[in-house]
Amino acid sequence: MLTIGKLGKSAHVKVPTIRYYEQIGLLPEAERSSGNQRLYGRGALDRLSFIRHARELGFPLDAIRDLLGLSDRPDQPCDAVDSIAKAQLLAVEGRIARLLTLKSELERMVAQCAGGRVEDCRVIEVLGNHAHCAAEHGRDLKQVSE
Amino acid sequence: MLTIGKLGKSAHVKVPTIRYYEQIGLLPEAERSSGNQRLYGRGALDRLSFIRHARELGFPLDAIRDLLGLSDRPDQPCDAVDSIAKAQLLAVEGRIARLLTLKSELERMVAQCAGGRVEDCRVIEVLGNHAHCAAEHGRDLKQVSE
DNA sequence: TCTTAAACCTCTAGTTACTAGAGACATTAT
DNA sequence: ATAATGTCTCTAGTAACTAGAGGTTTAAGA
Repeated sequence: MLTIGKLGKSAHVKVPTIRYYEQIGLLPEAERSSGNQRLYGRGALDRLSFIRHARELGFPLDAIRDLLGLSDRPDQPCDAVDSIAKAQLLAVEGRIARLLTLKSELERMVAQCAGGRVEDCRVIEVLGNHAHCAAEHGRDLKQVSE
Repeated sequence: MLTIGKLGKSAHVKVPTIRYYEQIGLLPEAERSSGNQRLYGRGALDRLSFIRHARELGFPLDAIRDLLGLSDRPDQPCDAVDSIAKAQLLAVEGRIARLLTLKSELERMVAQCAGGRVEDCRVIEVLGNHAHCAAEHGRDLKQVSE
């Protein structure tokens, strides 16, 4: 049986994060020692590693919750799993495309800032110039998870 | 003079977002009509467009606050502006690299899921398999803004 | 066996950048 | 005059954690 600290170390997940996952129901409530400390078996390590790896791949917790649910029913066809992964792939591709545009705009900005005064700094100018945002009109600004 | 709604439309920023920017001090407190509604002039539109564009380029609000501060002092050298933009560029490049790795892993996963059972689904297996995460050990899982 | 340091516990609140909703007042158009 | 729309303030919610306070348990060393 592992304590929460060892579990965290094994899975490379911080202790408060594990408690948080338990709190939101991603991990089942842990057994407790006589002194009320959490104790974990092998299953918990697998599950937590799964979560961590999926998070690294950018899956949001909701998707991970679904995946975990599916992996508990191994006799089902795996279409659902597949489509979750595909959605994630699509999201990732979108983010890459956007970041590439962004990168070139930043490069242009930096290249043109030749150590002058703020007065004629291209960075400030580019950011202030509304004409530049033609292509991305409708897009909102909400943060997207990586 | 523009009402908050017109301003929002012109700058492509939602009304509550404008109020939020005022609240956190990114925009100065607006003039008010006799009936206490916010009124904005040309300057506000410029400033808000600047913010929106910078947000689109992935600058966090803190960086934008700095940039705005700098653009208010146009006689300074623009090293600071430049370094904010450079830092942003670096961050963006890092995110792109990471997302590309991620993308190929997801592609591999999806390609191998050939409509079988969850039981032998590669997606689930890859996510569960700890051996895959060799390269990215120390990395934490915190969300990163786009 | 005693002590003390490290690890654990719960709980609350903070983070980022907004978004949503309630209930009330203002403005504009018919 | 009235109805529709727009605006006001305020609170609370989102994702996915992180940080801190204040207290208990456990493991190791003397």
